[in-house]
Amino acid sequence: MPPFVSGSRVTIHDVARHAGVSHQTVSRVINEHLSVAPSTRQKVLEAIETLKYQPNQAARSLVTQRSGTLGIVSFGLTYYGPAQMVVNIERAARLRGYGVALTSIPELSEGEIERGLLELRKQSVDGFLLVAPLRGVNTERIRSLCGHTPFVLLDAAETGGTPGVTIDQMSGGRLAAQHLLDLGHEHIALLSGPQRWHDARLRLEGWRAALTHAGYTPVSVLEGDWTAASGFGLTQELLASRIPFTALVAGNDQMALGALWALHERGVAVPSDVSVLGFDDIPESRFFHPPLTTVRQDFAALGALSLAALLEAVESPREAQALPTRVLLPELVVRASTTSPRRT
Amino acid sequence: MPPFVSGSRVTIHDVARHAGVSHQTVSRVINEHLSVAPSTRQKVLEAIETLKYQPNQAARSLVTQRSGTLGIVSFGLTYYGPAQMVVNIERAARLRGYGVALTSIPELSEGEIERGLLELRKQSVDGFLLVAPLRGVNTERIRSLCGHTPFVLLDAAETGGTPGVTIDQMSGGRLAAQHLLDLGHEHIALLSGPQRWHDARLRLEGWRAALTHAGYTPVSVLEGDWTAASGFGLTQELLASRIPFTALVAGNDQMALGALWALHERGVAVPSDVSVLGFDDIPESRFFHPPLTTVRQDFAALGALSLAALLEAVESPREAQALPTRVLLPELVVRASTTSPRRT
DNA sequence: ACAGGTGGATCGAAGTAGGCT
DNA sequence: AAGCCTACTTCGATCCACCTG
Repeated sequence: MPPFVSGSRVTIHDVARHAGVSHQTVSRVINEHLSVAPSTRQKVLEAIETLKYQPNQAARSLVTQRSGTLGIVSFGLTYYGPAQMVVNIERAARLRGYGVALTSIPELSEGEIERGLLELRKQSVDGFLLVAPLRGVNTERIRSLCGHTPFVLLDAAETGGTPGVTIDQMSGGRLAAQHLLDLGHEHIALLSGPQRWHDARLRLEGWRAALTHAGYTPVSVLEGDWTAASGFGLTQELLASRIPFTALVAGNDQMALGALWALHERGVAVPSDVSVLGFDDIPESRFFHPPLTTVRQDFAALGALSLAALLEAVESPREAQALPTRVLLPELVVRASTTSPRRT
Repeated sequence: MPPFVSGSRVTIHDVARHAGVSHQTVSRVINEHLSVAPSTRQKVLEAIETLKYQPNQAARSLVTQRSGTLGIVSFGLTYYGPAQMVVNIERAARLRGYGVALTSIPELSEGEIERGLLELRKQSVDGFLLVAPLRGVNTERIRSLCGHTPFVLLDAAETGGTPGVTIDQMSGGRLAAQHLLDLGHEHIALLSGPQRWHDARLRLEGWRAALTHAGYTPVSVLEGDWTAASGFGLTQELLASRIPFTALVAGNDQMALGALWALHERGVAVPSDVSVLGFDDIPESRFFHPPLTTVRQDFAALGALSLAALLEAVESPREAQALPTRVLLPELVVRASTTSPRRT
C-alpha cells in the first residue's frame, strides 16, 4: 500500500524513467505528436497510469501561453436562465477539454462587469463568456478589457459586430402579445422587468410592437425587478389605480406568480376575469394557480452555442472577427392562465 | 491611442526598467516584502499602473506551488440551494483573493463526484468544495482523490472527522412536524425528496422522529425527486389511495407547489381541508396559493462558512485535521398554508 | 543595519537541433 | 528513414546568496 501522494509531485521525468524512455518521448505521447512507435507509446501510457501522473498545468501554460480554462462572468446565478446557461456552458466546455472559472457579479452594472473581467484576467483564461444582459454595455470598453482574449456576449442584443448569441426576446414579446390579441383582448397591462436589462427592454418592445401593430396601446406599463414580490406589488398598484384591464403580461414567470397572488387576494379570477402571461417557462410555472401560459426560452441551447462560438475564436484566432451573431427563437406555451376576455 | 495589448506580454522586467529599479525590487513590492522604501515602492506601483502589468499566474504558481483558485464540485446549480451556496462561496473567495473553478455534475452519483474532482485536479486548485449531498459518500475515497489538497464537504452529514459545514436538516424536519402536531394534526402524509440525497433522508428522519415522539406514525410516505412535477404526481396518488390525511409535508418548496396544485384540482382546500408544509423558503413560496409555511435555510451563511473553513485548511495546513464540523440551524416560517385541522 | 542591486538557480513542461541506430 | 535519445533553451516569476552604499 503505497502512500499515494496526489500532490502531483511526479513529473514527466519520473514517467520517463519508469517507462525507460526519455522525457522527450513522454512529451510526444502526451501531446500526440507523430513519430512514436505504438509499443513505446503503450509503455509510456502505462507508466502514466501507474504513477498517476498529472501534467503540471502551470508549467504547461507557462510555455504554451494557454491555460485551458474559460472564464464566465455571470449575473444572477440564482435565476433560472443564467443558471441554465452556466451549467450548459460548463458541461460543453469540459467535453471540449476546457475548465471553467466563474465569477458572479452581485449587481448588474458596467462597473461590476469590468471588475468581473479583471478578476478573471488574473486567472488568465483563454476566453470570456459574458452572461450579463445589461443594456447599453460599452462593447468597445469590454473589447479593450479583454484585450487579445476572445469573448462572447450572451443575451446582449446590441452586438455591434461582436461575436454573440442571443435569444430573440423581441419576437418572444410579440408572440405573447399576439396570443392575447388573438384571444380578443384589448385592455392589456404590462409588467416589465428592469429596463436596465436588455431582455426586459426587448420583451417590452415586442409587446408594444404587437399592440401598436394591432392599433392598441397598453393600458398601463409598470417596471419591476424580476422578483415575485415586485410582480405582487405592481399588480396591487395596478388594481388600486382602477384602470380596467383584461390581460396582464409579466416580464418573467416569477413576476407572473406574484401577480397571480395579488389578483387572487382581490378576488379577481384568472383567467376568466384577467388573463396572465409569463416569460421563461420555469419548471414550476406548470403548477401555478392556474398553470401559466408563458414563452419558453432554450437557455441550454444558448449556452452550448455560445461556447461553440467562443471556442472557434479561441482555437482559430484568425476568423474570430468574422463570427456571426446567432439568434434563437422562443416559443409560446399555452396553458390555463389565458383565455378570451369576458363579453361586456 | 496606443494599441493597448492586454495579452499580458509585459513582464516584471519591463516594470523594473520603467521604474528604474531591479526586478527583485518589483517582486518585493508585489509580494509585500519588507525592506522597500516608500518612495521606491510608489515608483514601482506607478510603473505597474501605467504599463498595466499583470503578473503571469502560470509562472507564479509554477514556483509557489499554488494556483490561487479553489474548485467547486456542485450538483444541481439550477436548484435554489446549491446556486445560493455557489454564489456565496465565490463572493467570499474573491474577497480573500482566490478565484473559483466550477464543475457541476449532471447526476448525483459517486462516480460523477469523482469525475468532477479529477477535472478540477487538472486545473490544479488549492482546495475543493463539494456541494454534493449524496448519502453514504465514501469519505475515504474522496480523501484519497483529493490527496494533499484540502477539501470541505457542504451538506454532508456523515462527516466522519472531515472538515465540513452542515445545516441540521433533521432538526428542520422536527421543526416542521412539531408545528403540525402543535396545531393538532394527527393524520400526516410525507412527501420526501429522493432518499439518495442526504438532505432528503435527514428531513424525513426529522419528521418521523417528531411524529414518533408524539405517538403517531405518518399515514403515508412517498418519495419524489424535488421537482414540482413529482410533488404533483405523488399527491395525486395519495388522493387516489383514499387514505385520509389532514396535513402534507413536502421535501422542498417546489414539491409543495406541485402538491398544492394537485389538491386544488381535486377541490381540496388549503389549509382548511389539508395543511401543506414546504422546505427551503425559496423567494417564490411567499406567493404560492396560499403562501407557504416552510423551513428556511441559510444557504448563504453555509457557503461563506464553508469557504472560511477551507481557507483555514489551505493557508495553515497543520491544523487542517482539527477543523470542527460546523452546524447551522434552520428556522420555521409560518404562513397561510397551515392551520388547525377541522373538527370532525 | 537598512535599502536595494546583481546574478544566479528553480519550478515543470515544451520545443528545437543534431545525432545515433 | 522512422524512431528515439541527449542536450539545451524558453516561458515568467520567486527566492536565495551575496554584495554595496
